[in-house]
Amino acid sequence: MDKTYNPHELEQRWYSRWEQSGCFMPSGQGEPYCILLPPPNVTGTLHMGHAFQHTLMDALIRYQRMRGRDTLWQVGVDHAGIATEMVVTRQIEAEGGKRDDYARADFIDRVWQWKHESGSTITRQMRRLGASADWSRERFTMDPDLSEAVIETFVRLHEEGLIYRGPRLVNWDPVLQTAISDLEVVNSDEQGKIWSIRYPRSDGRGDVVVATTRPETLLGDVCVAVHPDDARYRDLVGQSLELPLTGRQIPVIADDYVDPEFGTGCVKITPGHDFNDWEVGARHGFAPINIFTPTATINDRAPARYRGLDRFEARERVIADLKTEGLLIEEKPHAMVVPRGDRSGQIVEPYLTNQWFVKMDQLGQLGLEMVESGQVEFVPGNWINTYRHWMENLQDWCISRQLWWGHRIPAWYDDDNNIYVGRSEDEVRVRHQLGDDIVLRQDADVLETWFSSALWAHSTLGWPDPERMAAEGFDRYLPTSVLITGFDIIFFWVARMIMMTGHFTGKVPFEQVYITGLIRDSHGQKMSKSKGNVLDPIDLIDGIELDQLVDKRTSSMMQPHLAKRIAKATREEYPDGIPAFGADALRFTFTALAGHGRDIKFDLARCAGYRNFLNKLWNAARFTLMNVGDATLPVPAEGELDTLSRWILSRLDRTITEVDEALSDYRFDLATRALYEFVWNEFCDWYLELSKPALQEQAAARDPATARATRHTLARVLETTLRLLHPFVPFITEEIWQRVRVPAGVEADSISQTRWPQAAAPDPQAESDAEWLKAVVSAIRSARTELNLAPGKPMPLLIEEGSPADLARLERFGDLIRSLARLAHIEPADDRHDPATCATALAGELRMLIPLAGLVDVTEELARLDKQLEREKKGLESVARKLGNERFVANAPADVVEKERVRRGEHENAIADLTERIERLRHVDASHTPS
RNA sequence: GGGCGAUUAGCUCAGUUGGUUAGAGCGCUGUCUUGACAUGGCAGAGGUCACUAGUUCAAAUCUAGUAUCGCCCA
Repeated sequence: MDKTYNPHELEQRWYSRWEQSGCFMPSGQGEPYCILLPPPNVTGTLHMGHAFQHTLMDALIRYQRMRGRDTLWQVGVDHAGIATEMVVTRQIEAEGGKRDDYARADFIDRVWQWKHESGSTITRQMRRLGASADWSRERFTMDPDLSEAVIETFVRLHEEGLIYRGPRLVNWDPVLQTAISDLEVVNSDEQGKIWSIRYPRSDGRGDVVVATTRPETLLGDVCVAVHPDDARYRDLVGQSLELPLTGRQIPVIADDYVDPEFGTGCVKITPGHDFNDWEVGARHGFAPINIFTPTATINDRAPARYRGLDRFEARERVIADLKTEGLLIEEKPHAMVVPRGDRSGQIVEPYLTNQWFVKMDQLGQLGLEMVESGQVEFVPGNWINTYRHWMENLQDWCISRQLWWGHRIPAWYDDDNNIYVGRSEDEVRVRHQLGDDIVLRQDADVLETWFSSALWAHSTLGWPDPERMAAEGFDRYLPTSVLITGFDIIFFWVARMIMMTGHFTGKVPFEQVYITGLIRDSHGQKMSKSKGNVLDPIDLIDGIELDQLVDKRTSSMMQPHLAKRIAKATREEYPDGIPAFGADALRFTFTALAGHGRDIKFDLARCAGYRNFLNKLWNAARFTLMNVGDATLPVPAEGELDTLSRWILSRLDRTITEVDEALSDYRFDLATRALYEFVWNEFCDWYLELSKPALQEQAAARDPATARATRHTLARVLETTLRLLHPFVPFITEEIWQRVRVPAGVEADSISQTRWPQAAAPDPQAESDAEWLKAVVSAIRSARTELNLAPGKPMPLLIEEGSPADLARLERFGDLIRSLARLAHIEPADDRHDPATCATALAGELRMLIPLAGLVDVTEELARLDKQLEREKKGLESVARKLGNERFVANAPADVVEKERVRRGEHENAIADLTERIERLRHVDASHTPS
């Protein structure tokens, strides 16, 4: 083995071997354990959030696979309607073509071509990360069988009256020219303006003033509303106003919606271009007036001088005209919330179109019940509040999109615009007895991507085809075990899956939903291209040069003027680029940071720390392998194990229990921490060091049983630890395991096929011996360094005082103490030793002296002992305070009181020892001080 | 405005049903190249647990309020 751990080379080696061996496929044996991958966008590349969540999923899958569960990790990607069209359109434009050159069918061909050539970037990247998914079952939402599920769902929902088509206000992206869902709208706080406009009364008796942030929409106003209780305007209700610039007369109505405190208490109502106004208009029987074309230019419903103007030009023109007519009263800055499309970044228009909707009352009720009843559980549990709030305020779901790429809506129209819904045109014709003479045209729109993702749980398991369902294990794997995802798609996807799978199968899609935090940069900022703080997980695995990183962060930006600042910040933060940490270190970092309910500030220093940890593991393995040889080691007989081997095995068993408990609560952070501490602080720092004396040639000759037991324990602990670590760091554990499996006597081809370790009962006797030994060694080491005693030079140790138990342990472990504390020999103290030439070390009741060659610096030793004394006094004080409190003694549980009593004894003892020692030194000090 | 969360060492975070002198990693200080590892060893410094009040024999932990920050919804 190399002296240092080199992730790059070894990680390349293992993945394809695993995949080829088929060990990621469900075994079909044991209790099923299934995880659905939230299908990433086919145009996407792996970002930190994916890498994080995939790591958690993979850790769980590998863990459960090793525990004998029948694991299925269902992976795949979704077809991402808008995003994919944008990518392919850009590709066409880069070739000098135009999207308009393409007919629908040809464009879709291009999309498929693109999909086959470059649509699997993210799945390749998932393999780099070590994702142990069953790739043979990978699905794409546009696959024929998944498409069949989509059509079937649409048709059935329509038959049940849960899907309807109708004119409604939707969020319209005038650039992409499609409807988008509420969830795809980002509300951004922006500085805008608000205008006060005078609407004259038709009877010439004054006017009313309305305030608006969108003056151009007055062209579509149908009325002005006031609050029914507003005394100021009581006589105005029912009167008519002259709508400026249009020559139209509009009435004043009364409606509760109006807030009399806001502005003048008069509100213009534009049902065609505002969601709230739509409601008001509907209540009062007004037909909405749509003044925009699909690209948000003014249409023919408006006066001629505005037609054809873009919405922003129209605003300028309207304001100018109002000024001219003396109807503009005021213009002032106004903080407002602007709705923007999350894909295009453009301001979204509430826009009146015919769209398809899914009714949400019945489905929403079902979705709520499935969670309220506990069939689906959120982890952490408080996410149920978010879910509940949304489910109780559901709007009907707009599922149609004015795109080409996606599942085409299975609805046909005849020349009279009668709608026929069915699985195919043929089915429609048969069912409705439509002869060949009747021309049918299919609806041009497609379903939004989330409609197909909502079916992910049951459609990937073969639904609705009974044969496929049997083959895929529908009954076996549904409900799946746990869904791991971010809070941001609870509504987009989680809720919709619960509703759809629940409605069509009567089952929940998953039993638990683990909601992860968000990965932020080391300063707590959200990662985004425009901030230039994005980290690419692949760069953390492979490393990246500074210049390349700067290029990556500043190329193809939406706002190129930020490039300079981003380049500068990047050069400051990563002066040497990013080193290669390897996939394992990245995975370990993610799991170590994965606490509950918290966002994660991703710090490269943590990643480096865990890379170092893996290097430590690597070297512990090197040491072990150097000492255990190539052959299978004989298993020591019962009773042949030395105390320290029993100790490390006991600690190992406790670690197994800790990891099991942590993982059952999804506390990945606690699981990895237990492993980190065990490997570094117990196995490496102590057991390895303690094994060295036993393995020395002379010692081994003298005590071959202990040497044998030690060798076997080294191999056994290392092998078991590798299995415990494997779900988190699959590559390095496989690499090392292949070398240690023979000495450890384990039969399997790959660590991923081994079984998860079972914890045995701990060994308290061995643990207490080892703790004593560690305390003694640490006390001696502290004394030596604090007094600047030559660290390398062997020194004698004198035992001044100790309990019979101490003396017995000294007898048993003397050789080890000598070795670890670098002592020449250990012997009882006697009168020959002048305390002035000794340093003191305390471990429990054991009082030890380290005689020094020359004069000890008495002042320094006094200071050191004083410090210890202070510490002990403080401890005693707090204990005494408690025990002095009658109510504490009376009320606290007996074991707590007893514990305090024991502690009091220990403190008193230490204080007595230290005080005596200090007294003697002071005495010496005085006699040594030249007068 | 409503809801959720956070505030613990210089930084990033643990801290379970209240019960040692509140822990870890990184960073920092000192020291050591000893045959696993300098991506390291050994030793050490560093905290008024945001603030206030309350409950309790006992509060980082429970309750109420305050402050600051973040997210979601309107």
